[in-house]
Amino acid sequence: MQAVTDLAQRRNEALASRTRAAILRATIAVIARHSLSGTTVQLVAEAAKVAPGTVILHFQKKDALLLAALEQIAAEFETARRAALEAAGGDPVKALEAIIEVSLDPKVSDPANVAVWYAFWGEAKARKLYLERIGSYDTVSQEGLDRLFAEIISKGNSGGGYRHLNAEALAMGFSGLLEWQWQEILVSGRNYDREAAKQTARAYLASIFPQEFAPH
Amino acid sequence: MQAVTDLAQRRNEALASRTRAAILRATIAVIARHSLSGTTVQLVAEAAKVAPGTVILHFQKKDALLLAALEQIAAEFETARRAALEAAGGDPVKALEAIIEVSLDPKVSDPANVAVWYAFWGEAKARKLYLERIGSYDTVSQEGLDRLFAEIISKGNSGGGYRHLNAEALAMGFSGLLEWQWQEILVSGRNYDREAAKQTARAYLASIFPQEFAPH
DNA sequence: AGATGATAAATGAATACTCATTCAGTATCG
DNA sequence: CGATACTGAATGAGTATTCATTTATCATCT
Repeated sequence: MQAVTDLAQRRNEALASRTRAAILRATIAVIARHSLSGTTVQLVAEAAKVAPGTVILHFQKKDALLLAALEQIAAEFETARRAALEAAGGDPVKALEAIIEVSLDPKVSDPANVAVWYAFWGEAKARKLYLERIGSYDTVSQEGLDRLFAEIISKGNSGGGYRHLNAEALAMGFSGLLEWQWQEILVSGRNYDREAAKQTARAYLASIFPQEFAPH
Repeated sequence: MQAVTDLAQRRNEALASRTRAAILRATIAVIARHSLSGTTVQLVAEAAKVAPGTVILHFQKKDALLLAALEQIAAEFETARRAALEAAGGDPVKALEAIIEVSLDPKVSDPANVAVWYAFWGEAKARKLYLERIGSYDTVSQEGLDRLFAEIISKGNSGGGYRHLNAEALAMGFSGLLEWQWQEILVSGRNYDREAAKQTARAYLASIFPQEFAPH
């Protein structure tokens, strides 16, 4: 009797989680197109090809659904970023190059993802939970950048020529530049020239650290 | 008869425009606290101490009200920025210093203003009108910055030592840095240390143009 | 194999809100 | 007074959530 119940549950979990994932994907797509305030359970259900009741069945409250969507996107960003940093293997120069690649990777910086990210920023002031989730991502990634810049400044192969550089300020400028490009993705959508953007980001680094980021 | 009507209208316009201004101020305050989706005509009316009907009487549609609020804020930003640039009198070094001051002026970067600005960014993808208004502000100010950086690079007093610098990338880093600080205002609110932020922005410029922005 | 029954998943019409907008009436002002 | 500004209860459109019912799935039994 116990065995029967267990097996039945295992099957259901698989089906349920497939549906759950479909709803989450649909939610992100709907937020991207209609913004947070324009996102209705009805629209999400249609996009996921389920009934409205199913959406609530899986997430209890619309609010929880939106939070789950935010969590999903933030986790994707974090995973991609961490993978890139690990691939750089502790070399700060490679790490910065990898961050540029990740940040402008078509999958990571898909216009839908970017739109959703800014949609949550827009509501962040009013909804503490959004702010916490978004803020923690930004804080962590910013601290990582600070360290990379500081490392290049102190151990760079320019014979101490970088001593007058301020790591914190330049790292902030770098994240700001990447964010700025994200805003441009939001504005121009699909036809945004990611290669040009990467060139600009590299030009930023080459301007500051000419030894390490020579213009090929 | 005509004169009477004219006089009556003149008085009414004064009263009406006072009410209108109060509603706009209230709208900005409500958006800042409740975000766009949480902003209701009811809340705005309460904050402005008028009846809900009065809000609609003046702006016809809630949508028009929100757009008017955006327009108001964008215009404030533009005015402040233009005044700062004029005060710099064509000197790009002074101009950049002035932009830092303006951008972190407690009145311009009041947490409410910042929150409203990001609230509209969050809806921008879904509402073309918001995107146009916000985007045009950002584009114009960005182009101005590009020119300032290019000027310092070409005419700077470092004897050509700036030739390898990329104006566009560094200008984008600079606006990005200022935007990043705005996001931090959004997160930390009233107790944000504006002086420290200004120091960081100046440190950015001093890192790039040590001759022009020596650490006092 | 095919049928059966037990369980979970999904449905979607009905419910119970919230909120923008209307408008008949009131207050205010010169 | 005459004209405009303002009021706020009533309207109705839209939407999250509920829940009684239906559908799907699979272990078990003929």
